[in-house]
Amino acid sequence: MVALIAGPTASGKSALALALAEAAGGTLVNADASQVYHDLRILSARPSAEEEARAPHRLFGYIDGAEACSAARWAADARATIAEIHAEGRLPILVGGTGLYLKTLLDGIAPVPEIDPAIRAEIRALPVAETHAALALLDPEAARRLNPADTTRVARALEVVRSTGRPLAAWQAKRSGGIAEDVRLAPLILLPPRDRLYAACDTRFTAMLEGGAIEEVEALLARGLDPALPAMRAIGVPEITGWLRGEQDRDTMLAAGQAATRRYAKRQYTWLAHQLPPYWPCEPTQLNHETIPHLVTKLQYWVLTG
RNA sequence: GCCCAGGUAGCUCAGUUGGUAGAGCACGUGACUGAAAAUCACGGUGUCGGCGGUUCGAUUCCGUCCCUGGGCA
Repeated sequence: MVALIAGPTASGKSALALALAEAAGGTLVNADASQVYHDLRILSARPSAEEEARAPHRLFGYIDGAEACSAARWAADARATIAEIHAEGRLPILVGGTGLYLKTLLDGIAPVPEIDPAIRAEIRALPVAETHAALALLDPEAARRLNPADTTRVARALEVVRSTGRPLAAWQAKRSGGIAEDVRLAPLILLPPRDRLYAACDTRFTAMLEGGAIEEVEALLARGLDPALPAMRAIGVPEITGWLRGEQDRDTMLAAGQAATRRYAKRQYTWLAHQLPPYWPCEPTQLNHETIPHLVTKLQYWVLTG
C-alpha cells in the first residue's frame, strides 16, 4: 500500500501528509521537483527540522543544487525508497505537486538511454530556431508535431535522435519502470478554491522573503552555478537575484514572485485535474485544523481497506 | 485660489487628423514522456473620469464639474 497526496503549491498537502504519517506510522516521500534540492529549503517550502522530527522524511533535499534531477531519476529513487519503507513495515506517503514525477513513478517512462553530455550541452547552447531546423532534418515527424518555440521539447527531441540515432517517438512507444501494477494506492488530489489558493500563494512568498529566502539565494549565488540549472530556476530565485543586483525594486520583486507562484499553482491545477486518473478522489475544500483530521481518518480507512 | 500635466483593460501605458480602441504584465482556458517550480499554445476581459454641447456619429472637438501629480501663491 502506498498513500499519495497531490496538490498545487500552498494547498496544505504537507500538513495533511504529516498528520497521516503520525496517525498511520507513515514515512513521507517527497514528490516535488524543487524540494529535492538541498540548497532550497525555504524557497521550495521544504518541511522544517521540527516537522521532519515528527515523522521520517525521504527524498527531501537529497540532491545538490549543482546537479539536475529528472523525472526518471526521481522515479527510480522513489521506487527504491518505497521498497525500503515497505521492508520497514511502514506506510509510504507520496506527497508533492510534480505531476510528471508521479506519473513517471506510476506508469513508467520511455527507456531512453543517457544522453551524451556533450551533445546535450551543444544543443542547449543553440537558439531554438536552429534547434528546430536541425530537428526537421533528423526527425521531421517531431519537428512537425512540436511547436517551434517550445525550447524544452524541441531540444529534448533533438538530443534524443542525435544521441541514440532513434527518434523520440520510437522510444516513447514503450514505457518502463512504473509501479502502478505492483502496489495498491490510496490517492487524494487536493484542489482548493482558486481564490483561497491564490491568497495562500501570495502570503507564502511574502513569508519566504521574511523567513530567510534572500539569504538562501545569496548562498546559492555565491556558488556560481549555471543559471540554467533547475535549482537556479526555482520560483523566487530569478526574482530575488534581480533585486539583489539592483535590476528591480523590492515591491516589483515581491509582486513578480507572488505572480510566479500563482501561475505555477494554476498549471499544477490543470495538470492534476486532467492528467491523473479521473476516478481518483479530489478534495475541493481548503485544508485547515478542522478538515485535516477528517481527511486523515478518510485516508486511513482507504489505506486499510485498499 | 491660479497655472501646468494627466484621468483609456486588474496594473503600467499607446492610440484614435471624429466612424465605440491595443500592447506588455496580470488574469482565463488548455497542452505536457528524462530541466516539469520547466516549456509552450490560445483568449482582450473596457460606461476611453462624470454631466452637458457641437455633429449623421464624440473616447477624440468645446464647456463644466470631479479626481491625481507638479508648480506658483
